[in-house]
Amino acid sequence: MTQRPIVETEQLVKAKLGDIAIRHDQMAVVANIHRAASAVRQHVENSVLRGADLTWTGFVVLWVVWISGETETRLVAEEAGISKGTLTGVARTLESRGLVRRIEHPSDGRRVLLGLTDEGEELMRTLFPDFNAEEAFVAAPLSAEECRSTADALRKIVVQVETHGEERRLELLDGAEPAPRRSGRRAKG
Amino acid sequence: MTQRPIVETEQLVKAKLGDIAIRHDQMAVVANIHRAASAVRQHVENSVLRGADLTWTGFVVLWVVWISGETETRLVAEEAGISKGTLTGVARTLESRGLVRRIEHPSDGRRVLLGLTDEGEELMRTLFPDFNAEEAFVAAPLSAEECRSTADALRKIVVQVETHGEERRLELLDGAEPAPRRSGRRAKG
DNA sequence: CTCGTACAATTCGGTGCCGAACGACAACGG
DNA sequence: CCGTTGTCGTTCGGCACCGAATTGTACGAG
Repeated sequence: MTQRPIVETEQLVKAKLGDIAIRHDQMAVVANIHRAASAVRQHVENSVLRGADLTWTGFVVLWVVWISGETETRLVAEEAGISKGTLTGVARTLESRGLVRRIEHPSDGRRVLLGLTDEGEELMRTLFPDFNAEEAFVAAPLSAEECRSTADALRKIVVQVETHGEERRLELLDGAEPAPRRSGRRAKG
Repeated sequence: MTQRPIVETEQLVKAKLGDIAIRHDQMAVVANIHRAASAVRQHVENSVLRGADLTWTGFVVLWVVWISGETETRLVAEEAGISKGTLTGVARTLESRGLVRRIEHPSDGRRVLLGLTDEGEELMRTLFPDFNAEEAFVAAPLSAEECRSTADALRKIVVQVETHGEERRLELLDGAEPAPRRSGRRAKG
């Protein structure tokens, strides 16, 4: 992923837009969040996860269930940062690999719990240390202190979106229709 | 996305693994990179991009072509941080929306250039300022200085993976077979 | 000119991903 | 009891995503 120098990008944008003010520091941090996320994800998938035939998301779901124990799918999705619709599919994949099992909720027929199988437990016991070693590898250029302050800054962004995002989106629409999504299921017709 | 407190997570991991050393600062920074990336992406898709019927990736590809001008698809993919196979599909989508056009390379029949249509140019001119405003919104809790240092730290991670990732992956395999991917095209049979 | 090698983009299998619609169940009021 | 209202997980349409195989073009060696 060749990175275009920031200054150069800025000049190019200026050429396109004239002197409209651009928030370049903010632009740079957002761009780099995504660059870093995909670089890290790909590195980890191609090192430790490939051998176990897991995707990043599959691993994250296993991780959540491993740490939390048997958990309602709704909560697993939330912790893993994916939609519940996506979780259904990922859980199906993991179930077919024998790593996860579905357990019916003892008192509520709507709910489903997710738990690891013995094989899943065993896999996480051996895989997590390797995973963590790659986390350490990618973060190696940062001091422990830099790790903490970076994690802090990122957390602030997450909190910002979670606490003010909804409100902001409504404000941007300003009474207008919520703009339908082109893809997605249609009403029965 | 409810975030489990770091300390609690750490204790839970300890309960699972005993006293095996865990790099928790590095773990936290990697986890937060992904939380932030998906939070930002979702916020922007659901605010400015939804109305234009664009995905995040679609927008990034438009952005790259907008800034760079007519560009070989190979380079667009690299700049956008996606595989060339993915780019083919995304470009097809954008082409069907009339935002992008394919141009044959003047001297090399293998290469294909991507350029914006007039409609694409016009869209970017109006859309980019809105996009940038949301970047500013999500980064609002950070000072300009924090933005820069965070972007810096993230850039170091990207550089680390790009310069040492390949070597690291080879070292981890240590002569073993490169581990096939389960999904993906099979040899003709 | 004719290979063979190199490199370009596309094709394609399997999965991830979102969010609206949906069906099943729960909870509560009458 | 029986509707109503809300919540749960699943289904599903359309797109994104990777990477190996494939197809098509370029180009140097012989």
